[in-house]
Amino acid sequence: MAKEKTDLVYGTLDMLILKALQHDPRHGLAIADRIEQMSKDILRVEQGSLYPALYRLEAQGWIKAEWGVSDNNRKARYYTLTTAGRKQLAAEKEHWSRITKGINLVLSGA
Amino acid sequence: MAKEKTDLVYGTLDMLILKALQHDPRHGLAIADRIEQMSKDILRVEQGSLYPALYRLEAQGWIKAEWGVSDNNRKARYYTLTTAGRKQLAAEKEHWSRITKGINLVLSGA
DNA sequence: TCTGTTTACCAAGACTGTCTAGGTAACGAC
DNA sequence: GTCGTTACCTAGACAGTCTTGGTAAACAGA
Repeated sequence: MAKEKTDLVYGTLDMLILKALQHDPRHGLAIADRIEQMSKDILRVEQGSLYPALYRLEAQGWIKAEWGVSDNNRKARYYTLTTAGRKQLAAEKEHWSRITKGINLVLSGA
Repeated sequence: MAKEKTDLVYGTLDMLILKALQHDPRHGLAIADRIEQMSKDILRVEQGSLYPALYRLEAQGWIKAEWGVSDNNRKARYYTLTTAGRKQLAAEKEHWSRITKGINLVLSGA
């Protein structure tokens, strides 16, 4: 029953994906791995959440996709952060820090 | 267009309500007011989110309800935190701090 | 008294993002 | 040629919030 990893907070996945792409293009599963690894295995990204999110982000113009070949020599779809995506990432980080500040104020309050 | 208050993060409302009831019983709208006030007006709680959440919490046995009269001499339903509710609040705070830690690790990472 | 405003509660339905549970295809090892 | 792994993809269920509508009662002012 021990649950090692935690599922996501609704609404944060887009931001996490954008962040994972900040420096290099990556393909889907590599993005999920990267998020889990960066979070020190606290977060888990399910494929059924990942792919819909990627389409969302692509449709918004925040990332763009290209077919390529993975390290394991498999066909893979590589995603790159666009300029708009960088802007969006900044906005979402801003929003996140604002909200968490609000929540933490409530939680720490008398 | 200036947006003064932020809507909620999905899944945190239950925790915020439990927290707002930590010391005294309150009625619905007073709970919403309390959360907004404690968050220094960063968070906003809509009635359409509030009442479903209250039923949820009551059904779970985390709060219990009683009819009373408000400060403004109006009929109002007062909610009180139960022992199970206190336990739940502690668990949710724990969970929240764990997840935000994970997210912040990702966001602050290289 | 009646009218409008405020307080307080409540409900229906839409919407959105995530999860579960399925699936395909191609590569490499044996 | 079969098996495990990698990688992508989809459909449908589900949950929590939001929008929009409503009722009732108290009070203030004309």
